[in-house]
Amino acid sequence: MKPPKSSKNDVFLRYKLWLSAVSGEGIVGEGTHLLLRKIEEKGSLKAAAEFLGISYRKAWGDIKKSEELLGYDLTVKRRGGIGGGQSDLTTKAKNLLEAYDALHKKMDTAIEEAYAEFKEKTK
Amino acid sequence: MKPPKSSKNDVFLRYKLWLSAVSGEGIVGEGTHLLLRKIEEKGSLKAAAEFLGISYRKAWGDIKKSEELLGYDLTVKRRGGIGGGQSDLTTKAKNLLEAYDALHKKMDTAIEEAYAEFKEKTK
DNA sequence: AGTCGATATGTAATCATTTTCATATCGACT
DNA sequence: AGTCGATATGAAAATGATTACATATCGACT
Repeated sequence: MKPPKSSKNDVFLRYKLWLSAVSGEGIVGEGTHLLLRKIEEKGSLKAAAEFLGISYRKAWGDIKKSEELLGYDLTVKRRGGIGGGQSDLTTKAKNLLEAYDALHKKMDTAIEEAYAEFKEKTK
Repeated sequence: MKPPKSSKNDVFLRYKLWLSAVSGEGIVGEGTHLLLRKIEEKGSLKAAAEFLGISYRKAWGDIKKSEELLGYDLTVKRRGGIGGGQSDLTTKAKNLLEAYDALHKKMDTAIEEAYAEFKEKTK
């Protein structure tokens, strides 16, 4: 195989965390998490999607899928009226985000703790 | 029919762990991990790919990509000869798997610890 | 020297995901 | 009543990932 590209080969650990149904189909992951945070900040799904650089269509579909998976609404949607409409987070969504963040922090700690050991073993 | 202890809306946490280069997407994840384990067991990439239900082409490409990312070989490949050829793990690959497993165990524990709390917060 | 079966690798075809496009609805405000 | 901008949603187009196919190489063993 090719010779190593020196420092380019410095790898690190990454992980993904998401909610999944028994069916195996997961959806509420990092993407949705970010999306929800942006909706919270901007008050609009459209603005959130734009900010994150994904299509409105996908953002909308992701939220819908997540809500179907969870069985409860994540956003309060309003159309028409001032500004054309808006989306806000439900209390449940806020709780979900809070729990998600806490878990992420735990995972980060676990990763950090294991990282040195990992590099030692694989160097 | 049985009383569903878990409704269709009962979700649970899942995670993925992988190695990534600074450049971008990583490759040595669960799939490659399983693939390497199977190569170790079967002594052949072809047999491993078949067992896992993925194409030989993809399996081969995954290993190659991983090796390029890491900068060292994961398998010792031989073609021709008895049986047509074989693939075996390098010592570094074995170390990598061992480290990966250990880390996975840590992550599992972290998840487990956080799960009850998570469900409480999101119920 | 020829067979066999696995590795090696390019390319076309297929399948999955995401974006684009298109069109409808809603409601506060002119 | 008509405008505006965001939500709602289907369908086509584009992108990306994976498989299928095709062909070459290698080397122990007949």
